[in-house]
Amino acid sequence: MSESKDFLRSIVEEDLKSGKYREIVTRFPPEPNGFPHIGHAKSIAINFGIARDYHGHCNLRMDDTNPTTEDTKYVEALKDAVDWLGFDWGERVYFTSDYFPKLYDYAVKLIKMGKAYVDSLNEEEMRAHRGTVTEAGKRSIFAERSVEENLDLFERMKNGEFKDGSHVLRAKIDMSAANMKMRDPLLYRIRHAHHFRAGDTWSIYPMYDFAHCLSDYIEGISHSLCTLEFENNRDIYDWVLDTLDLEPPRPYQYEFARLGINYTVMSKRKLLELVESGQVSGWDDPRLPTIAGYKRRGYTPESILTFCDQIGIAKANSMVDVAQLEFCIRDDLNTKVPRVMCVLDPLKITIENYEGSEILDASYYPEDVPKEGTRKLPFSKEIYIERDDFNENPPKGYFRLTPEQPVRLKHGYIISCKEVIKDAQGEIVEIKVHYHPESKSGSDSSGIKVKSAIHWVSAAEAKRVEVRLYDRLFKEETPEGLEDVNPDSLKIIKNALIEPSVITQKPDERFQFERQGYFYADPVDYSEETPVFNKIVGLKDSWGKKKKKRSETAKPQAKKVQIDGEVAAMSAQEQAHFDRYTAELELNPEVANTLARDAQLSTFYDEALRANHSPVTIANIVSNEVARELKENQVAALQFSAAQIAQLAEMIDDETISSKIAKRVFEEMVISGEDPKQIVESKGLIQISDPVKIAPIIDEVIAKNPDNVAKFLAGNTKLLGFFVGQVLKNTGGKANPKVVNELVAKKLNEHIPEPERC
RNA sequence: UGGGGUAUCGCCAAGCGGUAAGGCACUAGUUUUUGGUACUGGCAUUCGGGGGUUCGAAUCCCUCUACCCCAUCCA
Repeated sequence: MSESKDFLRSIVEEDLKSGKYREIVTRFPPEPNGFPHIGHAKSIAINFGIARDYHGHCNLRMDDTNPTTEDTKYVEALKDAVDWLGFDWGERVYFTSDYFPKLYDYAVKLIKMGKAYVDSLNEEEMRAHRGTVTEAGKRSIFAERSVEENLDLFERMKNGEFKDGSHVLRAKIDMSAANMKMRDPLLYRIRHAHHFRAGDTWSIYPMYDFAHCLSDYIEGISHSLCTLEFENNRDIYDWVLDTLDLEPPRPYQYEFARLGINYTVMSKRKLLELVESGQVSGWDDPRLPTIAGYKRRGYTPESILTFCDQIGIAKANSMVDVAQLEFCIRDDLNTKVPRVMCVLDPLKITIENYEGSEILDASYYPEDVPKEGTRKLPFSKEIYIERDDFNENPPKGYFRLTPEQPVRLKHGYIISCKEVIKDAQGEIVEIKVHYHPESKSGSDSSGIKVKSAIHWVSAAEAKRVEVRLYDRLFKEETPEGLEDVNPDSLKIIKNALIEPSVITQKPDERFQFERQGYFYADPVDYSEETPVFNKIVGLKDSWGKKKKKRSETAKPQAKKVQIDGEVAAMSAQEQAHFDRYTAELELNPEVANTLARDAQLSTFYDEALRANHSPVTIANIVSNEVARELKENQVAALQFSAAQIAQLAEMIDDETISSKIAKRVFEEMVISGEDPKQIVESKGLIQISDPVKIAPIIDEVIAKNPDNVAKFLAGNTKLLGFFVGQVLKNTGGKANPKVVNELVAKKLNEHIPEPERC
């Protein structure tokens, strides 16, 4: 867990502290109608993670309320995903379909309460009745049906007496609700369909909005965490649970932003499209962001979990850079896996002055990885190196083999180029080199300096392997569809050459192919005859980046221009208020504007003014503090009165209290409705303006923070606020901030060290 | 257009009236038989824009703007 808490954990902690719940119970509630992807992983990490962190538990629940799209193969994939990520649901795998009988009873209860009715409008009529975002809807004539009739109809719906679509059960809420979701939402629909678990018992199925909240309640969920698109559904969630008048505690829903990653797609529809069009080999294609895909590619569950932890949880729609994910897997594998040598694009090297062969001892791990293990590395006259690692006309800064520049063979000798052999087309087919006998790795006495060490394999012993190079599936950062697929997302190398120990010794299933990247023995296609390795992720490549940058031109980045919208004109009455406030009372136009445009505010202000004619101070309090309270409440609901605000202003005006204390007093008034004078008196909030009393506190703060004093003297003037804040804190906010400010500045300057003062 | 959300560095993201956390990316350097790793340093005088309140505002108030979600018998 990262050190700062996310907003969900903050809520959970508060609820635990306040005693709202004794135990934290969350749930991961996927619909089994598709393969889980990394977005699900985020949800799994959140739900199971929070349960783990607060010693509660998390249920795995299949939200299987739609028989036409769901299948048992998906529930297996979902279970696999949770399991692979390392979470344990114990006995707690649940299915919404198991609650169908209970859900039915709740529906009956709602009907009996007169809160639900059977509607027999067809789909089209229902849409027409729903209205639009700006116009209210119209209630169906069937909403008039009696409880008895509704009960009868609903039972017959259940019994399968009606055709699909002929009737639905709806909640009776409000057809003119601003929230469209609340316009008598559907609770049940008729579906004569076979359910993969419930079989043919039911011919009616509950809708999400009815089933989900109640399933949460039935399972004793405390925090129902879902994604942002369900924000509008929260009102129904609350309505159902509250209307049913259930025994507490009940769950509450909170929403977080779903995961988006650039250069990939996350929607079930688009994923399905990729699979069905044959663009990828299946749900577990290593290029897919599915859990099965990452697993097949060679990602570790740890790396996915770290990623989920790093990206955080918030409510802003966001698009995470794939580089963040790639960092997580590299970082995880760096300390875990053996380094081996594999040549992807072989170039033959003949060491003219070497005869015979030898076996080199080579560690599987570099010095900075605290793991043990070595392998035998055959070395001989004929070897292969990477074609890229030789350059006849090297660019500036090229560290590898050139006609003039020697290079070290990793774990072996230094070689120098003697002759470049080309075919008729001018293609380099072989390099003849000389090795330096005294330069053997570990006992080098040659004194030759090389710029780099390259990987290689001995020609006779190397094994032929297939390597699948995966790159991002889409060429666009925000892909729309199939047309944005990256044509080079998969490159298959049939004839890569790998050192023998990888195949014979099999020290691991994941490797770092030295200087190239991390690779994974494909769990499906790997065989003794043709070993297959999937590229998980490349190593960071600062040389490649440097080369690329040279050819790239900087693209201009235009700064976005902010357009200012037009402010609505004031009504005649508002204008009259405004004029009086600015002309007669000499209010700041902005403050006057705020007051004048809000009838509640101007009335409140005028009333306060009658108790104490201090137009400016009162206007400031009303336009700022009172305005805030009036956002949520009507005037009648306020605990405090206009006269009390007038009294508060008086104390500010005569400097009994500072404006800082006034805010505290105001907060108290909001809650208790007590007189400000009384609050000030009982809490002893009268401000301290006497420098003699304040000075020692400043001295103390200065003495305690020598570092910040130094920083301040070095020119960080922002620190003045820090010192003022500390002093204010030490006096419980009672020190007169203006006095403190002056005094602190003076005292701090006295601290300029002696030498500088001379 | 009504309602509900969201805006802090290239990408995530802390922050809740008193010194703008952290990670990725980028960048400079040190170490290195991986152009890897590790390490050190640099990366927001400013928080979507404009005003206001305050000794002090990313945080409070007003206002404007941009983006996302909602009118499936999907979830």
